[in-house]
Amino acid sequence: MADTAPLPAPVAPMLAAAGAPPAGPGWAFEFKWDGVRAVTAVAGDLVRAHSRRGNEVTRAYPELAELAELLDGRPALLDGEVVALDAAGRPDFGMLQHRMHVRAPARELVERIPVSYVVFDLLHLDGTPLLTEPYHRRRELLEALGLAGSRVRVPPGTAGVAGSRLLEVARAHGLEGVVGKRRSSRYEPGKRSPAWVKTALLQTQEVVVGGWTAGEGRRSRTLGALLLGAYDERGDLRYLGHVGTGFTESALRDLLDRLLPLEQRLSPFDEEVPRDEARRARWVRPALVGEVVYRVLTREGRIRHAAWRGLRADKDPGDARLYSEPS
DNA sequence: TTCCGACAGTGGGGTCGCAAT
DNA sequence: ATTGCGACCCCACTATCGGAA
Repeated sequence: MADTAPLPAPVAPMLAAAGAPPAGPGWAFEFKWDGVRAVTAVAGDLVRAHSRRGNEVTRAYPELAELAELLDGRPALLDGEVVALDAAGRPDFGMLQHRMHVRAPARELVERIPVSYVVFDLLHLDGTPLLTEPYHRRRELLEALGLAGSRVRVPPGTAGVAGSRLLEVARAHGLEGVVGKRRSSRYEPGKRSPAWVKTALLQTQEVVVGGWTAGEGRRSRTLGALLLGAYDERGDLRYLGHVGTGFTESALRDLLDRLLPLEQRLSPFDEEVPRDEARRARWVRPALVGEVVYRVLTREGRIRHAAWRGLRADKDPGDARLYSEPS
């Protein structure tokens, strides 16, 4: 009978609000996985996965087929993250990007860049919807399933560990951050709920502004993004990419006023800026120093998920130095 | 009245696929 | 053959508006 059970209908994944890790016994914490979200329905031999926006991604990740065996015919709806693990077992979003956009990957690609499915919630089991069950109950049921395959896993619970402590563990292991979940909370499909709180580890970096691009739409009269750099140990101004968010309206006007007098014809970077980025850029003398926060450096040495924090009038351009190697 | 949550709109790094050049 | 662009993924953030408190 199990193999004729209907697939549970997919639901839109619940989202987390951003914030500091909450404290108190009402909260449980998980690691935050740097990958792509997938809600997966399983029944008998059937496995069907959907992305955050509801696109079907089953064929993109053949690794998910393992769920059918692991569940042994029991119909279920799982929530989790598809990740590509590096040699050290850490999620590497850059690697995953080579898989993300391929609808039906060749075997060669799957072998070269295998993905894993990290399951962290159970939304439906044996025909029973669990959305209204409290988080701790769903978690119990999930752990009792014992899903442990070669490409599927359920990270162990961290009951009793404070969020701030788990965040330090995440930092030590090169993970992205932590997510706190209210133990009594139900699953709220598609909602960015305060019952889930994500805390991402951030780096701060002092930067020199080497150029800017014009804004569009609402920002057509000010600037779109700043082109950033920092000095390496040899004293070369390296290119770190753009930052286009974190500005208030008044900061945008102020920055433009300061940038216009600094304009020059040539790029101030001692490193070639990719052509289509350079094409839209207006260069300035590298005199303005500011601060940004970002998540990680990409393989190209660019800051990913950066946000502007403000000018640092107290600093000289030469103070904006690249870290040798944190992480 | 004030505050908060949801939404729209701006911006980023990246890959892939297709249409225009 | 190359280039440009949008569609997807991930995301940070500001401004705005309507309803809750």
